Amino acid sequence: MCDYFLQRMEGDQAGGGGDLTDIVRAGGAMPGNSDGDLPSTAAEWQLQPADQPMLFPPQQHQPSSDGFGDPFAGHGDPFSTDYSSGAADFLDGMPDAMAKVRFDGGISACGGGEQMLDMGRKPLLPRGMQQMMPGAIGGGMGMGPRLMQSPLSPIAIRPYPAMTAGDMMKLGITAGQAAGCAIDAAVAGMQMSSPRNGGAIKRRKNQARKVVCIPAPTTAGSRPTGEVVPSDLWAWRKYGQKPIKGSPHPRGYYRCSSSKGCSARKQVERSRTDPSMLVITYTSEHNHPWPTQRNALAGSTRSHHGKNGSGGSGSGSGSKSSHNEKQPQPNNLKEERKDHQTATTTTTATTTTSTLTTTASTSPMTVKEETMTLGGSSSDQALAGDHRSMNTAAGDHCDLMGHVFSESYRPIIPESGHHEDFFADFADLAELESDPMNLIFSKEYMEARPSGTGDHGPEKAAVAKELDPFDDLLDWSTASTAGSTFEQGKIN
DNA sequence: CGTCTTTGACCTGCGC
DNA sequence: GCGCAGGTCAAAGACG
Repeated sequence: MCDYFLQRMEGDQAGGGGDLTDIVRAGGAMPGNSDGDLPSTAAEWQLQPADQPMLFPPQQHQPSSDGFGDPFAGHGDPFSTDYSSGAADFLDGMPDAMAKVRFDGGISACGGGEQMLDMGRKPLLPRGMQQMMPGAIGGGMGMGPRLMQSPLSPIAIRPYPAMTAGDMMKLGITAGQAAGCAIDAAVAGMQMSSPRNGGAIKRRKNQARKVVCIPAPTTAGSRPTGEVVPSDLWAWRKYGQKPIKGSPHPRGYYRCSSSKGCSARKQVERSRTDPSMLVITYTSEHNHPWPTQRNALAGSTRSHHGKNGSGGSGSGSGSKSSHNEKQPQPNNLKEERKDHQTATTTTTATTTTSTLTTTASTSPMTVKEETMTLGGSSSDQALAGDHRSMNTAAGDHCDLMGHVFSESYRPIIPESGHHEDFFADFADLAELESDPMNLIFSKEYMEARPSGTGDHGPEKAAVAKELDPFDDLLDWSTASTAGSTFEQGKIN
């Protein structure tokens, strides 16, 4: 993966680009890789310990929400401008700066009329990739946002508010995987790029999209066909699947089933460069508050059914294509379904408890932002949605990554009229059994940010710890991947 | 019964 | 206009 990455870099550079490595070098923050070689593991990046959250200037990190519910979309992107300035000024504001670079991958289109990839400047896919790579690398590999921003690209990598480098290391995230994800997101970005992109990839509509990379759930989070269905806050209904040219993996098409008339959609496909990663592309917006209760069978909670036993994945609407990706199926289909159903049931409760817990006891940065966006519970619920996977031995760091992902995809909550109901629901749900996953999540963050968090005192951590039956599961060392978020701006 | 997934057919956008 | 590829529709069937 990383090799591929580097190959691309080299090729691009040979092709006259060189933006990426130039920028990387300019950043001068490649630990032990001043020659431009990229570290292949998180450790090589000398990442920040988990107890040192990566903080960005608060004035640059005001909570807000975009159409996707991204609480950071409205930030004055601290890296969206000042291309000429090096990393130094950015680093100045951050002690031990490189280590504080958040594993993010967040790419935001910046500048009013700018497109995420202006293929008019750098046409054709290889160049487009090249164009994208700065952001891809920066985001995927935890590079300093400004460090990786190409002067030629309206791409900014935003700090991720909830994940520290320590988190990244805990997850066993490798830079290569992160980069691979970033590349896929870059590709996804190109898919929505201007028609001037040489026709390599085209899109149907000019829509704002958000591309997210998350680790693909393992067997517990996948369908018997091998299709992975990352759970997030919303209920999604699959309405299509197509093999995608150039990708060995089909792309699934989902629309929001949380509310009728909601135009929100997402596309899920495995990373071309790292099948362990999922590339999720969100389009349109949810036009409703996020559901405090999912439909009983909504979305990924209904993982599959017997019909799938023959393996339905891969053909889809693109039946013209001979590409069928039949994948191994678990033997315990019913068990899995049951697990998923259970997960659905616990989701709401988890939302309740985790929201309260998380909001009250996690990282200061997260807390503040989540409070602003009504509780930050979506991420927790996303976790809850994946809670099922914790029942397996499979490394479901994906859950945490799901959290990470959801952090950037927090739904919009109407400013008025819903908060009370929202919390009323919480009150009702508070009686439900605490979701261990929530506690894991909370603990994760409490451990990551143990002190100096105002009302996130140690007593909460103690409670969480006491209640947390999954203490051992906090060892994410086997995790293989990272989540990163790539937001794409609206294309005119 | 409601909701889901699957999947072939169809639609749409684009390049040639 | 044609072909390709991505995206969507909708019928069929499964599940709880």
